[in-house]
Amino acid sequence: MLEPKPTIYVVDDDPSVRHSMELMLKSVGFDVKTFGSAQDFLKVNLQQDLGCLVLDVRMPGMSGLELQEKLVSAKTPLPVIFITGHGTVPISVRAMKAGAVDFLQKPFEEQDLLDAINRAVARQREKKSKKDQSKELQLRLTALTTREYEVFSLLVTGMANKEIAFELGTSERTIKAHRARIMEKMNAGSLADLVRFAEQLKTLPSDH
Amino acid sequence: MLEPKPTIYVVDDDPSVRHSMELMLKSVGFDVKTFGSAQDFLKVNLQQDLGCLVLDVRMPGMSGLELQEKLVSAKTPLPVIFITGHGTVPISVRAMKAGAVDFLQKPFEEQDLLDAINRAVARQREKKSKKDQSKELQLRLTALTTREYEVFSLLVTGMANKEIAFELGTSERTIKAHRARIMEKMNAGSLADLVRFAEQLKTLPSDH
DNA sequence: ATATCTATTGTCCCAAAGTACAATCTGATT
DNA sequence: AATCAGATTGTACTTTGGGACAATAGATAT
Repeated sequence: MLEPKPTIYVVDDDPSVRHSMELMLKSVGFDVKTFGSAQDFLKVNLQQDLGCLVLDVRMPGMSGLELQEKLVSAKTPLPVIFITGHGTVPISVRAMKAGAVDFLQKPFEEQDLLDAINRAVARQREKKSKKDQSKELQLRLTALTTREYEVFSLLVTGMANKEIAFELGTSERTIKAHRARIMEKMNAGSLADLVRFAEQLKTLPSDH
Repeated sequence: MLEPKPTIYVVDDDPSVRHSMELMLKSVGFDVKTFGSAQDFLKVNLQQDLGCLVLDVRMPGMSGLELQEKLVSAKTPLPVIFITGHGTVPISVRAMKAGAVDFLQKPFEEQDLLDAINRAVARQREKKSKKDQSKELQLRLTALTTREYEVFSLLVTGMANKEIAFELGTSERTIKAHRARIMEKMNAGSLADLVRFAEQLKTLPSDH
């Protein structure tokens, strides 16, 4: 548990479960927010928070699995841990295939839940840091004009100024001008940096 | 099902299951090899093959889960699909956490198994192609002499010849010589290529 | 309409990279 | 001892990359 205190979102329709879970998790230093239904949780879903979701499988209204699938398709990066009283193999497998960190049956060892939460938070933290990096690069990328982006794309393939100029039907001198601005805007100290940026960005979509 | 016909390894202690599974899978175009025990399978474990492992959970001797964990810790890239008659939630969760592609309970729909196998093979194929690429790069990398590797490492950080020369206590001219040999040996057409190679290799270990 | 942004291009000059031709030195192998 | 690979360095020349200083033209914003 370092700097940013992780927030554990507990979604369970049983008030006594919410209460005991909240006490237990707060006692070990987590921020805890509880919800009585999936719908209630969705109203306040702050997806940028560090933390994870502890989710009851069977609830009136939207089930835990449905909520999970909703989150997955919304690309919400919040890891999910399931808690259930009456789980079945197909349900647990479905949850795990959808990316759940763990699937615990009541009654469970307190420590098992804490372990799962720590795994979830670690996973979350890593994904978040990678995403933040890429976000930062994306920002810089959008600072490029359309033309600069074109030059950027060719540049990182290893083409020389002269070749890029030919490709874009302009002069080498123009490419030099763009190139200088690209290096500045992307905050790159060398072509090597630029190539690395491009590689990192490759995994994500882009516009322009 | 493209060029390389995937091989499905079926491990089950029940001969009739092995037989029917073999017939079924062969009828849809897979190569099938069956084994009566985890130990038998381990004797012939060809980890470079394209395919996957269909594994019974409960077997005399080594259980399916144990075999899976053995394979995981041996970094064998063979995806695993579990089949079981009497599964429990904790067992299925453990299997999925260890990376199983699916966990099916008998009786299952034939199509469910085929779907799982196709997912497994797709996953395997992707991993393999990435690994093969890196392997190829590793090969080229080992063709570099110790000194060349040093220069390579600094080069891809974006350092200029002059800086590298200072860092290694030699002359700029020497770096140029090494650099030329590096580009040739690594089969790189540009510095950008070299940087990309280095990025790809980063994910794997190296020696030198 | 004036100001600003973007794209474009020019010349001059310097720094860096790439190449050709050559040579020296050392450790390891034969 | 002789040979070979690897590391090193030199000179000289060409090609590229980058910076300085400057300017033109179209599009958009105020």
